[in-house]
Amino acid sequence: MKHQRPDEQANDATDGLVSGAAQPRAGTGTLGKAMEVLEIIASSSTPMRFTDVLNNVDQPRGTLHRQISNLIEEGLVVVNRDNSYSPGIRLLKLAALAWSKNDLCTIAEPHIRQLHNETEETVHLGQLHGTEVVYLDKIESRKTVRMHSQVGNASPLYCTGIGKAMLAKLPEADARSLSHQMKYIQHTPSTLASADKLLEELARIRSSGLSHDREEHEPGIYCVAAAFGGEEFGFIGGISVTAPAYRIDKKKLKKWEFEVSAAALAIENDLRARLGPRSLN
Amino acid sequence: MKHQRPDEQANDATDGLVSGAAQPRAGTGTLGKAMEVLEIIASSSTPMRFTDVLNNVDQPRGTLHRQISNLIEEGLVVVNRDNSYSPGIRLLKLAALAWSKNDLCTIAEPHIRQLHNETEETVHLGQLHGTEVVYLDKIESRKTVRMHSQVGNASPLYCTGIGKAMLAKLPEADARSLSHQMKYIQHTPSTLASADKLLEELARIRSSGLSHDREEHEPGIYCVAAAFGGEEFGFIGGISVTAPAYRIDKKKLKKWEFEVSAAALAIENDLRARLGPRSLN
DNA sequence: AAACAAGTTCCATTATTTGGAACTCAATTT
DNA sequence: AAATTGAGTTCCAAATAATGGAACTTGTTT
Repeated sequence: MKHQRPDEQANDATDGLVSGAAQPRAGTGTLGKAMEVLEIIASSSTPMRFTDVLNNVDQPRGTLHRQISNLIEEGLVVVNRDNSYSPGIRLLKLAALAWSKNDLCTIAEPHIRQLHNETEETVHLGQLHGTEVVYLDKIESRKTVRMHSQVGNASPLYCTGIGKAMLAKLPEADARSLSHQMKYIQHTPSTLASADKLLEELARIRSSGLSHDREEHEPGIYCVAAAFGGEEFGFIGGISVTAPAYRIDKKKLKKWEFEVSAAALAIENDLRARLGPRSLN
Repeated sequence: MKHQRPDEQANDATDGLVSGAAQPRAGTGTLGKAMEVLEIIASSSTPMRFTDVLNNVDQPRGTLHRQISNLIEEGLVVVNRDNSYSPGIRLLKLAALAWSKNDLCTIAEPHIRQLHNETEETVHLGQLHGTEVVYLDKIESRKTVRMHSQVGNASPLYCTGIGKAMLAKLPEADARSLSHQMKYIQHTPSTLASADKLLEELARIRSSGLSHDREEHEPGIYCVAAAFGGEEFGFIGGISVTAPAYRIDKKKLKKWEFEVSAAALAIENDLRARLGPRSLN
């Protein structure tokens, strides 16, 4: 099976593994345009009204109006009372189905649970999607916090443990290509906020197989991560243990590094076993 | 603002409140057709391959193939190694954004939390979507069960407490219309598995303002629910307290009925206050 | 009441989707 | 080993849906 992209033209390296798109781009036909509008509405930090959307998309008024009408009719967008738009409920339903059918979630579940038991800290499961990590699962440390928190949330690759680990697992050309597509923000003093710094770090991660978020995204938050998957599997995922920096000492860190590595390996083995050997084209 | 549906023609009663569509229907232009295919892929209980999808949709092979290719390129569908399709990660990301922006979730949160504290049982928040309830939030009783479980899940209206409560809050013509669109399944001996039985029940619910699921969906599971919202708000939602039947006695039931009613009322008041008075067209 | 802004509709032009048939590739069967 | 089937993929003229500019309606401000 090929399912070649319509516009694929002796293209760049960034392909098979680097699925989907997270950044704004030229859309695919009518569907792509609709999704572009939906993404704008969904990701704006403040509720957008018609004109706000219009200013963020390169489309004539009439066209945009019809596109939004279609999104509304499909339940993908709802109109609020002040005429602003929000993403619709139907997305929740679709996502719940997507989650329940996701092999990675099912297969990784026992392993992240065990990792959580071993470390007693918050454990994440994520997957590479465009230039972001999308979190697929999370087990909170202790206290029952807001559930479902985080699942589906997307974060940048360059400042998260899982993100860097996954990048390092990618063929170098792909990693380089992605590094240059990102918009870097210096979240904390230690954020690696440039493609060059990031690529250096990736080299280190490649040799150790482990990635660390040393308060690079949020001050005071430290995390150890490892990735799995790759060409053989058609996707890349990662897991991490996260904790407040003050709670960690050298010894604990070593222990976590070992446990995270082991869990990532175990997941990869399970994937291979459960998904069957690659039917490589 | 009107955002009239393209095909709207001196139409039926089922409109403003009964948003979106849950059942298969004729789609809206290109987007609608794409969503129809996505919905088929997402809701099938077993992984579908190309031909399986083809058999479930009224489209020629070539057309379907391109539609799926587009869905794949947009990250809404992924191809598994055995050439079957699954809904894609991007849906999770969109849903997480939708959830975080949903006013009802934010506003109802403290109330369902309080209801949970009062009853110490599982509490749900749902919203009417087509002929289904979509659950927006849930607070589990006691034990930390699988998180995010349920959020986004959809259930039928006729056999759930929230579903029936919401139907009863709808103008009678709409409720009647919806009742006839459903596919009834006798889940348990007490399921109201026909439009007639359901409509009778709705009359009872209207007079009391409270709805009960008397083991109508799952044997042994009882639930008390109430709805809020309506024409004034542009949507209908509901909350419920659920528990194993054996854990409930007359006295406890009365208490819950009171607390659920009170919470629903409180949410409705908050909605009115926070969303501002209706800018009624 | 006039001016302005925001949202909505219209329709000839243009671009995309459609759908049937032909093609490729792999897995069976003869 | 050749032939047959089934699944997936590609192609292109015809049909259909999307486009985009301008006009219109509605609601808000001066």
